[in-house]
Amino acid sequence: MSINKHTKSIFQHFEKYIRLSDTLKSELANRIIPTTFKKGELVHNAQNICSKSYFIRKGLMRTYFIKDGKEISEYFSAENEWVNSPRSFMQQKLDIYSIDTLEETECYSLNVKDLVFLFDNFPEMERYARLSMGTVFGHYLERITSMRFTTAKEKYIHFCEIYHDIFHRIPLGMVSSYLGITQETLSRIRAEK
Amino acid sequence: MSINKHTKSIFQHFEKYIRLSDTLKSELANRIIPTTFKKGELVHNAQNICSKSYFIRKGLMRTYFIKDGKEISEYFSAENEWVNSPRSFMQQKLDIYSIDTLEETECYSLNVKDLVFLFDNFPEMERYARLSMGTVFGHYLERITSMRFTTAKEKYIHFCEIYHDIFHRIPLGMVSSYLGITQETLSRIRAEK
DNA sequence: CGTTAGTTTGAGAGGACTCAAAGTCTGTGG
DNA sequence: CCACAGACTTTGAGTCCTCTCAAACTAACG
Repeated sequence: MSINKHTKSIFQHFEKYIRLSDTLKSELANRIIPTTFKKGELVHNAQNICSKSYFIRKGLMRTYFIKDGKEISEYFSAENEWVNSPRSFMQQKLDIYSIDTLEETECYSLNVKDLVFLFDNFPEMERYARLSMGTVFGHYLERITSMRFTTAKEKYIHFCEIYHDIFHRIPLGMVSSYLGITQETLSRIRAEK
Repeated sequence: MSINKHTKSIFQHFEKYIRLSDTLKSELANRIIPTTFKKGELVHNAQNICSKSYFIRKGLMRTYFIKDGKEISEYFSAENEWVNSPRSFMQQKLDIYSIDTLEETECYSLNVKDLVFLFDNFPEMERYARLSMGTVFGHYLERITSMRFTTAKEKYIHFCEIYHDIFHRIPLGMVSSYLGITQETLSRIRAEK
């Protein structure tokens, strides 16, 4: 399979924020590596420092951590999003998050060293990072606001709105840990509607 | 009062992330405006688009929004932090957040247009923005994680850890809305310790 | 020194939790 | 293609935490 076919969706993503010169395009194409993960595969283990960021072309990933022996889902990521362990990747230190897939997932991987190279040589990549982080920032704010909704039902309804494209692809237990409620409670909420 | 005396703390802040050239220093100094707000003063009103970002030299601000007629505190900001209504400032659109002060607060203000000028002419400012946003990102993650703590007590303890420098400067009612619990519950938690 | 905002205390109701068990789905091997 | 094991989801009963509503108390400010 050719790189060209693959890089289209990720180039489109960049071009939402900056214009890509031909030079930058080829430097990017040389560095992003198409990768496929099977369903349920561990993409990043919290025991390691996160050295790669993945851009999802097709599929679904889940970032989670362990609390009191249980997996707590932090968020879910689908098509045309970057996934990594944010603090670990950005600051190259250990953090609590692991990442796995909920479906077979096709993505591009970009190594932190290559990303640094791009930042150092293409100021527009800095701009891209700043602007796209702004978008993600908005999602986080939304998330924090929604977590203050008092009842479990309100939280669930909001979850369905935010993740309306993918909420039916996520097992109940992962949704409940994401929302900070028990499986039983979520099951009852679903039943009553 | 001289700019030089004032700009020291903000320059130090920038230099945690990038080296400031003399040119950039003077361009910055020309654009950041020392401002003082009285206690309880409204710094930003959600009815307007946020056109300024404030860097706090001394004092305490609070970002909040209205839900069901009540003020809900979103977060608190103290010395050496930037404050604005994030989505409103970054995307120049309306958002729900207002900002006021809990103490008399001395800060520098920077207009969005001046910031854009700096981004357009100093690539290192893009880098600064990317890196400093990474720090804030970490705070947000921490916040989201802590909001999933189940009991009100756990939330309060975590709040005191995160805001240990300033938690005693914030009225109880604002803390409770920040934590998503009632005043009464928070009062009882404090009493039992 | 009085008015108002902010905090504490009390009683009762309800939502979400825990523990327990039954039911359902999914995928693998016979 | 069916049967079974393991994972996932639902249902039930009882308990506890936090909420609401109400009132008293305290601190701050003009």
